[in-house]
Amino acid sequence: MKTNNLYKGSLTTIILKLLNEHDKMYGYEITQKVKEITKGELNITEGALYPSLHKLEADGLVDVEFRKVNNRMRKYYMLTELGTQETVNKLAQLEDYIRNMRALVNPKFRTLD
Amino acid sequence: MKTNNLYKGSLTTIILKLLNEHDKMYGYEITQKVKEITKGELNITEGALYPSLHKLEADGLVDVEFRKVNNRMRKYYMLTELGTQETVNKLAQLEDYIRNMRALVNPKFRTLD
DNA sequence: TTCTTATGCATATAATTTCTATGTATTAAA
DNA sequence: TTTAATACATAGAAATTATATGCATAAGAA
Repeated sequence: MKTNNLYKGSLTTIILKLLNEHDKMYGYEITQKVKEITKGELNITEGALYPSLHKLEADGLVDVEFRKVNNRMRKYYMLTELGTQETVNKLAQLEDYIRNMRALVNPKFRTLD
Repeated sequence: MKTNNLYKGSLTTIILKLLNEHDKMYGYEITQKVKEITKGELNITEGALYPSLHKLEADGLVDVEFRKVNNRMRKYYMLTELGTQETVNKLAQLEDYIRNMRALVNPKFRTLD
């Protein structure tokens, strides 16, 4: 994910949130959606995406469904019940992370909370 | 750093910013300052901190200075010129990261900017 | 028509970062 | 006198992501 390694650890959160919002998506679609939303600033590589999706599947957070579209196979991913719960957790963790990082780098935020 | 792995990749940014703000600090002081600012939510482990500080030193971003305080050695770290420049870069990257993550997880922010 | 770009899946190996566990040593407090 | 706090450090493991590569189809450009 580019030269900025702050994104390390956030891939799962990104995937879960997008699936939470779109019901079902396939791999390539996820990479394009991320690129679109971040205006090209963040590009998910396939070498990161697919292992991550497979892990989500193995952990029971997503279900998969193959479908043929335009004579080409697509593997759709969708959240399970467990995946929806985990999405909530991950988003809360992201909020905590942002709040703590703001406090650390911006002294103005230190007395707030 | 706890169970939240979003912090992966942010340790360097945290250290640089604290050094930028305090002129000189020693390792243990950094761990305590982080704990204090985040109200205990983030604890930097020594196994992460010292290798990171040594890398910053090897890369010429910090200078070191040993000093004996209360009959105990302290190794103080302070930013070099290069380190100050890198701090600016890292903080800008953090802002970009937060902006992109907000856009990804909060559709409301997508039309802004 | 052939080459390139876009679409779509995937893995192997490496690189990076951080964690866990461990070690040494001094000081202060219970 | 034993525990907690202070202070440094490393070895090895774990987790995450990047780089490079492979296969295959479709569409558009040259």
